[in-house]
Amino acid sequence: MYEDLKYWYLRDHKLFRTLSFGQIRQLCIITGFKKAKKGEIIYFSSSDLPRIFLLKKGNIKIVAVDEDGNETIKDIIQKGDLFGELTLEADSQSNEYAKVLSDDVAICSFLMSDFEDLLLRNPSLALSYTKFVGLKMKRIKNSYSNLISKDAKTRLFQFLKDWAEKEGKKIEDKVVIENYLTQNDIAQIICTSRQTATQLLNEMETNGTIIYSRKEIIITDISKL
Amino acid sequence: MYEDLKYWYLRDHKLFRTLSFGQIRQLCIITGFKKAKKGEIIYFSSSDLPRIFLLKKGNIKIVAVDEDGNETIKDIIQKGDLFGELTLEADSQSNEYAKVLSDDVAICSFLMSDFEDLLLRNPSLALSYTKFVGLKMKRIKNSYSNLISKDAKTRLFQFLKDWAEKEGKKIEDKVVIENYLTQNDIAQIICTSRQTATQLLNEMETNGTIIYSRKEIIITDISKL
DNA sequence: ATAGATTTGTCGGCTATGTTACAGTTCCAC
DNA sequence: GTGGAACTGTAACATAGCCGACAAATCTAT
Repeated sequence: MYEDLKYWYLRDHKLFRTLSFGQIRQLCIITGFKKAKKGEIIYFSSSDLPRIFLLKKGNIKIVAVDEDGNETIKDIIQKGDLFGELTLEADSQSNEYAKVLSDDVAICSFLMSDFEDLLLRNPSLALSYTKFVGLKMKRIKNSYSNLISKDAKTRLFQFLKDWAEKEGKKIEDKVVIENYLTQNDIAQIICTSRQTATQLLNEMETNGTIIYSRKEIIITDISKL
Repeated sequence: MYEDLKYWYLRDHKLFRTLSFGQIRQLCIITGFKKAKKGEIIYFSSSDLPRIFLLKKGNIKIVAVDEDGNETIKDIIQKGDLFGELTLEADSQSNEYAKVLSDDVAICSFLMSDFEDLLLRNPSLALSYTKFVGLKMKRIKNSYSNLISKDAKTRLFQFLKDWAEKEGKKIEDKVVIENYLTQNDIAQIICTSRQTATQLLNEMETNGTIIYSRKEIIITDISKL
């Protein structure tokens, strides 16, 4: 099913660009493919064999639940991102799942073990992959140290700036972001309470720095953030 | 110089255990070797060619300085740990240095580019290394989410527990840790102010959970942490 | 032994942010 | 279109932990 499609999906990712047709086929053979709609929950750790996923379309959030049942947003995954057992070590105890944010998503996946085989046969891919994981690590470090050392307002600013950079569409000197997050989501991402987030967003709106709605966020002057 | 010694140093690390004599020699040829005393500062990013370091003896802390001149402790490196450009991407803008904590340290290092070559020739090493970096990432994630969601007291407890696990010596039912950190260091690691750390430590001492001195920390009952 | 530097102890005021609580809005399904 | 669910707005109150300030203890070098 979709054999060609999957091929191109993987081919599309910068990590796999250097691979030959045959090599990608190796992954494709066992590749899973899945579509899902807004609000759906996709479990990936625990369940069956450990996999690596590639989000082809839409947005999802990775949510972790701790012992007390508190939910934390671990990551927002966008079109083109890899997620899952990126460390190549299945860890069963982490209690994470993915929730679909956009209207619908398309995900393809392959088995971690197959990927390992591929890496063993392609040292240069292994190297790129290591760098890829390293980059991810660096990003995480960065965002965490932001969370720790800055106050909620700065964190929100930084978050909006990053978001705008990744997904915003520049229209004249404004930046328009499609807003698929609730204020609660935003609050969780910047690690603050929903109320504080609401307050800060409203403050920014009265200041004229942003125009907020459930559909989109318009940043009137990105340089002011 | 020390050719044999360096060989064994590298050989000793679990990552390199599977390598042949020749392969390690490849790294050794350009390996640097260095000793330093307490308080010394070792710059590693910026400076010359990007390197990966292996701490053979002692303890160091990795300190980052941000734009405003604030120091944050990024990591505590112990005997046997690798540090430096582990992501295989030299990044010049990060302003980090290492400071020697224990009385003296021994460090050996090799060039990132040589290591890359080695990885390219050893797919299985590449794979282990990828997993190694992945593990590091997981640890970082973990400790950061601790920092964010728990209060200072819990963080201190967790820190002591981890420290005891890594380096503590069990004597009867007590755990003794050699204390090479100042209270200020501890405060920075658990991301709180020096005063709060002091207060919490004293509180624990009056509670009888620990016995604190500049030389060592004794945890009277590890199970209570 | 002495002086200076570093580390530790303690206090009170201050502020950002979490919490609780409730009301108003928007969205969606039937 | 209507009812219920999910989301957003606002306020009062509590508090953890930061900050400044200073004193006491301990280490280090000469």
